[in-house]
Amino acid sequence: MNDTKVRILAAGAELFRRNGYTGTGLKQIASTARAPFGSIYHFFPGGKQELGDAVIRSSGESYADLVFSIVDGHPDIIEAIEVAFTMAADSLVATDYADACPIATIALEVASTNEVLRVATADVFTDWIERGTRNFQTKGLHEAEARQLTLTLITSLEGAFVLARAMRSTEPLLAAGRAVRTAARSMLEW
Amino acid sequence: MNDTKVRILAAGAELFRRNGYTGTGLKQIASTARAPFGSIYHFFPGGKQELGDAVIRSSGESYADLVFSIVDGHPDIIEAIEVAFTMAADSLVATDYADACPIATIALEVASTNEVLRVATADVFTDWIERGTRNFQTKGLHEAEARQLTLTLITSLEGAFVLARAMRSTEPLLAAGRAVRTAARSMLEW
DNA sequence: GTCTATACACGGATAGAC
DNA sequence: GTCTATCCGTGTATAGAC
Repeated sequence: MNDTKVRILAAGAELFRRNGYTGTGLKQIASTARAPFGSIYHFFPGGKQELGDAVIRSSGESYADLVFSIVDGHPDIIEAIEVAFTMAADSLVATDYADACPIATIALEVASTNEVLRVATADVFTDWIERGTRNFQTKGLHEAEARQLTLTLITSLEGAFVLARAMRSTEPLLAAGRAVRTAARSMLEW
Repeated sequence: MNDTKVRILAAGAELFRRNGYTGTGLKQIASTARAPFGSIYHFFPGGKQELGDAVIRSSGESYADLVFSIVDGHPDIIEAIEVAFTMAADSLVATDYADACPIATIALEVASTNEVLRVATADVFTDWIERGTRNFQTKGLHEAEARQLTLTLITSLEGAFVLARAMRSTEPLLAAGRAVRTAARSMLEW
């Protein structure tokens, strides 16, 4: 893929994640990407919405790859969950509570205002749920349990990110991690 | 309190919740509140930020009152949790997936960009956690457990709202409700 | 205290030179 | 395909009439 296009996507991802979709201007993205303003419309003729759609889908996939590489590295489910939440907490602290979920802020902003982008966020979440379900199935859970645990994991992580960023504290993440492990244990006991 | 001020606060709460803080204009708020534009600056001399602060704190308190009135109406913890998540799901469907947490969207938007508003959202979450902890203590849990369960409840609800609004589905809320009940049961068994 | 008009910056988008 | 200049709407904020 073209180099400038990659920089524009990266800048958009970073700025949307931190400042939100409506809170980020295209001029700001061009400047951050060290790209001329017109290049945005060259690579994304649909303007801000098309760029937003591309950012949501690409960063959503990257984030899933990252999380699943962690989970796959730990065959034990309980340990994998613990590591995932701990790493999320570390990463938040390391970025001064800026980098949490790459699409959550956008998802809430556009849910009731921009159908195209809402569908993009929904597609990402749907993909995460399906990947997680398959993953937990390979670790021995039945499909219904695997899906329930995946939803628990994702919703807990997302909610913990909201509180953690607002309060500048890792406590919500650690508490959520404990709860998800409890939920997982209750499935594994049978 | 002055009538126009109340309408401005109500309009701000509704619009911020649905369209976000940066996505809502003061002119739009004045128009929705059927108030002259100048009145906003009359009642909130600090402009948009002062209005945002007031909206966060007042709607945060109202929402807590609502949720706790439900929880208090059900002495059994498990039942209270189930009712809370079911009612959240019903309310979401009734408003076409618009009205979830009144401050979550703002919280994510401002966490890294506006320290005054970030502190306002943090104060609201801190208050919720303290109220929830006291509430579960009166129902027989020790403080540490009560706080852990409260954090689990709030983070699960917040995260489920993100997915539910994006996917236009109540499944994440129902799954999160089940997980929180499991977490609660594991505390009550001892 | 209510309301209108306006200032000024920035938003997204486009045209067109190179 | 790169880059600049510009259009027009909307954003927040303010001044001041009533």
